[in-house]
Amino acid sequence: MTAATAALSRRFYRRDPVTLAKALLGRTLVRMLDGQRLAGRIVETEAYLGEADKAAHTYGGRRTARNRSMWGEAGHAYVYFTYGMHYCMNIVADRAETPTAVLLRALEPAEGLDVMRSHRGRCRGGGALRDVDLCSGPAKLTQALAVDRSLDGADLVGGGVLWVEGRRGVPAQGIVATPRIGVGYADEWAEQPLRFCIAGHRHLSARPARAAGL
DNA sequence: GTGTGGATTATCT
DNA sequence: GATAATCCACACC
Repeated sequence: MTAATAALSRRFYRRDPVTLAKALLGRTLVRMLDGQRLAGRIVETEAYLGEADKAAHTYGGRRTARNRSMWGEAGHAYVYFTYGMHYCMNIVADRAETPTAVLLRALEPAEGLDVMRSHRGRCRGGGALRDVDLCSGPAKLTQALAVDRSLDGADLVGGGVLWVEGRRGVPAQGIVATPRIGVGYADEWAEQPLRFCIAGHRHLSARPARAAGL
């Protein structure tokens, strides 16, 4: 009943990033902010496979102040800042010392939409942002849920301010795999089908117009 | 509807 | 000094 009870356990996260990326689809990400729940259903994820993965920040085992959370225990957040203006949120997978993670790319907003809108706000002309624009991208969802570097390393297990809940995922036949977005520099790793979406979902991030199966 | 380029700065070489 | 796991606006079809 309590938030802490609803949160998924450490065991859930102690899996390889591909399995975890698929298992997270359909679950609900919850962010407590000023006593209010901001929540959304996870509809799009990407797996980052650690030291061998050219598209990952941990490629080659390069450990820095920025990415050190990736080496932590499963079920912790890795939040980084990029492009001079955006935050993106990952969930650390697998075992400690294995720097793999799952990037959360899109949510279907479920609770606290007005607060999300106030965080995203400022639509040109003053018009309200549509629901589908609130969390349909990795930097959009962090902005909507007020996730920044202060949550880097936060534990998603045992309650607190950030966690994932939901007893059921999405069956395999409801999941589409495509190449990851924005990693064209990663040679053969850019091609790998490591992005996972709930098939045909309207809250997916928009850009991959050419991705197969959507 | 699609395509292109600018914004803006922490982080790393 | 260059780059980036992106987003948004605007041009053009």
